[in-house]
Amino acid sequence: MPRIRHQNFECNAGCPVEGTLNLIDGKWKGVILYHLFEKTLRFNELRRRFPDITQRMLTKQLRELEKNELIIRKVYPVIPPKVEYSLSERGRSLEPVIMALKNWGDTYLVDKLE
Amino acid sequence: MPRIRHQNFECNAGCPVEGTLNLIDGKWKGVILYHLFEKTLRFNELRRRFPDITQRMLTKQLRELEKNELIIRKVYPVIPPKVEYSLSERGRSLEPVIMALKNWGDTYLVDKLE
DNA sequence: CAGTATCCTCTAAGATACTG
DNA sequence: CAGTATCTTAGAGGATACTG
Repeated sequence: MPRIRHQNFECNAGCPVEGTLNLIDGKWKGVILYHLFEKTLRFNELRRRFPDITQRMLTKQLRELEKNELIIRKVYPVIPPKVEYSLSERGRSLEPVIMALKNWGDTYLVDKLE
Repeated sequence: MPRIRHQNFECNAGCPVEGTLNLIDGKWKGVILYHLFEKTLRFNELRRRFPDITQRMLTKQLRELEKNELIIRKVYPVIPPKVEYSLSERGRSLEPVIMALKNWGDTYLVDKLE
C-alpha cells in the first residue's frame, strides 16, 4: 500500500478521495483489478497479461490488494501449486470507480498519455 | 506528476485507468481539486485549508495540475502578489471521477482509513 | 506454478531557510 | 503574498537469482 495520507489531522471532505486512491494507487493495481472484473485468474495468467511486471511486483501488488480486502487469494493444496485470485464483494464494488477513471481517460487522454 | 506508467508496451484496456490516476495521484491533488470544485481560490487560501502541506509541496502540486491542464493559474500583476487558481473545463470534467472516489470512500472506508 | 530473497535506483514528499 | 532554493529521507518500484 502506498503511504498513508493525512492521518494526523482533522479529515476534511477530500479525505475519502485520498483514502480510496491509496487503495487503487500502486502502479499495477488498477490494471489488476480491471482484469479481475472480467474473471478469476491464476497467478501466471495475470503475469501473462502484463509482460512487463516482475514476479516480485505482481506478488506485492496482489498482497496489498488482498490486505485491503479487495481481492481473495485462494490456494489449492496441490502440486504443482495453484492459486486463484478473484474479487471480493468490496473489490467488486470498486468497479464503477475504476470505470469512471477509465471513461475519463478514454475521453480525455487520447494521444495525451505521453 | 507521478512516474509515467506502461509507456513502452501495447496498451491494454486498463491503461486509461492508469493514465487518469497519474493525473490525480500525488498526495494532495485530489484534495486540491476537491476544494477548487467549490470555488476559485488563492494560493494562501489553499494553504489555510491544508495546514499540513508545505509551501513547496503546494506549489509543486499546483504546477503539475496546471501542466496537465486541469487547473488555471491566473496571476494579477499587483503588489502584493495575487494568484488565483481555478478549474479548467478539463479539470471540471474530473468532478464525477473525484466524486466516485469520494463516494466509495465514504461508504467503504468508514473507520478504515487507519 | 507460484512464489522468496537480495540488492539497487529513483523520486515523491518533507524540513527549513530565504525573497521579489 | 506567493513563491524559490537546498538538503534529506522513506519507500515504491525494478533487476536478478533462487526454491518448495
